[in-house]
Amino acid sequence: MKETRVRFAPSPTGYLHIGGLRTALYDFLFAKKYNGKFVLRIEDTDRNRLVEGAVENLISSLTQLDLIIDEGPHTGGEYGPYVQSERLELYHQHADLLLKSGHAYHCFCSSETLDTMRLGQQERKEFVKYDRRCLQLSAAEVSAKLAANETHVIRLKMPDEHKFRFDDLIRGTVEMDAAQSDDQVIVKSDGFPTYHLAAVVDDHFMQISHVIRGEEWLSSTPKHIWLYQCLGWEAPIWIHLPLILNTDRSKLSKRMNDVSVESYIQKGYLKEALINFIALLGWHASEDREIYTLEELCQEFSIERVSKSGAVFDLTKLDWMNGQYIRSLPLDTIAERCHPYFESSGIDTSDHVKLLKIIDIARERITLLPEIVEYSKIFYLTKDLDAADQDILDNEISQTVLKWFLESVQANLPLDRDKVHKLVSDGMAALQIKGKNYYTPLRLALIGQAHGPDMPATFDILGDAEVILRLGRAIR
RNA sequence: GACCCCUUCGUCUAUCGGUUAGGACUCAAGAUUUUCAUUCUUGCAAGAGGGGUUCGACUCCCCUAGGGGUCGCCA
Repeated sequence: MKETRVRFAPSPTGYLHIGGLRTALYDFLFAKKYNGKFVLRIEDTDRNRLVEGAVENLISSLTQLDLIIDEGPHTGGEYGPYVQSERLELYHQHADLLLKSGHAYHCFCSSETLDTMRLGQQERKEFVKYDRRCLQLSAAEVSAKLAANETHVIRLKMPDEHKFRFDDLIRGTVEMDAAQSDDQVIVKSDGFPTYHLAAVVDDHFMQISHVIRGEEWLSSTPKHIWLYQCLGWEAPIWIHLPLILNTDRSKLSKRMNDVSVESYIQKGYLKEALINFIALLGWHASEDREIYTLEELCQEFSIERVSKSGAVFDLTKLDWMNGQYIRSLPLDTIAERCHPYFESSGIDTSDHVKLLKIIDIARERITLLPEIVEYSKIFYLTKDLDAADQDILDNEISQTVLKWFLESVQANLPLDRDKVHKLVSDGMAALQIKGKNYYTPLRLALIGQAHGPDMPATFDILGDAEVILRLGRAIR
């Protein structure tokens, strides 16, 4: 049995995008499931859209999310190079082969010529495709133009009458008429191949067994199949993934959504949540389960269970899932992930024990990582109360509570959670004050707001000295 | 417009001819909690429409409708 080899083949035009992540993830899961290889190939044949640093970005995003690449530009491998601009010779060889066998031809039409041709076809409500005027050129005319260095492209000559039928692992048998296929450009006037040629040549030589890509490629698959046929190669198994959608059900776009994976990480989504969430956009096991680690996904994933229809990218569920992971991952892990946010906040978190205690209570109250920093400020900083809260603090009942507590705390040092727990009920009994009247002044004095964690935790985190200080400060 | 793909709660989905159509998110109510949050319980909510096939269709077939994708010297 042939080795399972799949590739993720983005073009380096920016950052890893949510749709790309989903494709990469399914590639990865599929490869792992069958003990195969996950290959990264950079499709940089469009020289106009190159973005500097994009390759490094792609690799670092993938790596950060634990989608480990088996072969790629940074790792090398026996099927390299893994960057298309370094494989030009190979494409030219095969373009020549196609030219010689009559499956491809030179085209000297200018983009203006093509524009007017298409406009005309549109007006006449014809199918818009290249009208093959350059195919009429004689061999002599072609060589003359070539010799004169006229700019030209190479086009693939599609068969006139042919039914393309192929099997897609997700969609079953798909049929398309060759008449619907244009004579696609396979080599551009700058000498670079288009996607169609480059992908087919590379998938062949890199021995890709399954092509997993977005559904937007479905309609150009006949061209690719034809290329395999003309070159005498065996085509891979096709797998066209359903699209990820905007809320209006159009293809996910940055016009309507944040689509940069990196930016979700920056916002404080955990990689575990992002992976889990994305995995479930289009795939689901038969059991009622929502939470999966990457390892579990590798085990459970199956391409047969990928849905056919597109999935709306819905942040509310991602938020929920992120909360789940924030609460369930080890405390130390959460502390580590929060570190950069604390760093930039300027808060002194050198007391690691205190920090962990804070994170432990904060994690139950947030959905995004940076909110931990925001929440923790009640313990690290003091803030001025607004007038209404200050009034509450200043009233007689409040002052009674605070004074009682200050004295009792000082009489019971050092405090621990049990002692505080007892103190709270003792105070209630002694003062005959309860509920809001009792707790609100304490919270306002200690953390500057009316809502917060329970008293034992609050006292514990603040520490005896800080408790005394804050109580004292609140007493008139 | 042509071609192709798709169609179960608002969203992500389970169901592989027989179920009170299940779960999750959201929302609502309740319980726990001094409060906030967490957690738990309950509730609201779906097979696009029309024909077949069948004893029986969400499930199979056809038609219609709707949505999406593609139609580039972009991937």
